[in-house]
Amino acid sequence: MEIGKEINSRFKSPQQKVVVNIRFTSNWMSNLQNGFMSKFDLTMPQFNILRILRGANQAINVNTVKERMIEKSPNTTRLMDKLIEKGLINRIRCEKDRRVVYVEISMKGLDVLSEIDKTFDDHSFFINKLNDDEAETLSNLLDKLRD
Amino acid sequence: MEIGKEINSRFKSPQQKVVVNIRFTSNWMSNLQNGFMSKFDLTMPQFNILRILRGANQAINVNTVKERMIEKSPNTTRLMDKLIEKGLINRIRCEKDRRVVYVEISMKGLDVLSEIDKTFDDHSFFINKLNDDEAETLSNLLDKLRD
DNA sequence: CAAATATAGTTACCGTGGTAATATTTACAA
DNA sequence: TTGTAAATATTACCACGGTAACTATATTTG
Repeated sequence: MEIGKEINSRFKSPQQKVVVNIRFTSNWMSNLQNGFMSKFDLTMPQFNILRILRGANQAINVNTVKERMIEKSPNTTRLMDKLIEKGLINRIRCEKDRRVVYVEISMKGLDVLSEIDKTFDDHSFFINKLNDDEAETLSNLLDKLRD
Repeated sequence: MEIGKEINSRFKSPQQKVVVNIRFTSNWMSNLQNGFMSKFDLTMPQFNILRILRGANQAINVNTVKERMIEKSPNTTRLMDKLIEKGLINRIRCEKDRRVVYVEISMKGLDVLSEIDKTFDDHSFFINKLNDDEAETLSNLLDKLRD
């Protein structure tokens, strides 16, 4: 569907249209993703933290997790609070530097992830409309826009 | 800056990368926009409602405003609450159908908008890195992705 | 007409993101 | 060494988006 029809408005320029379209598309993706994740009692940000921790293959501190996330800052702590409540990750205080807190994914967390893996795939899940070249072009244009 | 460097991770496919990139870019734009708007004690969603009401050229009901927004639903009411507090819009109950509430932009609201107009432009504000063709291509790819 | 249904708008609840302020702890430098 | 600055994580506060419940009113229908 074309963006101009979905939100009832006209655009003065391709640049203006693309700004709205990016926001609209981002929103559209989030809705799809969250809808999928809700089946596992997770949200996308929570899922992303789990994936980061699995990818780390070891306990890493909160700052490192932050750096690997799209959205930074205090939310990391709060998201991890939720994951701890669900028993999907563990917090470990560092003894050497008592400011530092390490986090690791738990067995239960790994189980949940592997369950999700069976049906979830970032690109095949809902992005099957673009081929490799188109996806590359899109990414490059986004990079250029932010340059 | 290339997306892969900003968030420390690798991507399995162009499709996976583009999903993250869209979200990242959308976020990046929101930050810029909100930073700009804060000078006028407004947020982007509030600004959008003001623009919709100015564009309408008359009092319109809440539902119509909703339809013209990117994000739908109850937030419209809450956003309008804030705008009313600031005296930028007026609420008017419909006498014929007492369920309906009309909203219009106030003089003060128009003043604020015209003040913003002096320096704000959706595309020239921060989107000056893409030419018309590139912006069109980007929009078309986003449309195709959501198809 | 009366009851059921639909519509417009609002409110509640939850989860999120962002800035700034706050310990707490460590590192550094006069 | 001791006072100041920096780093780490957390918390508080505010604004947003989404689903669902709710209120009030209007419409439909039996």
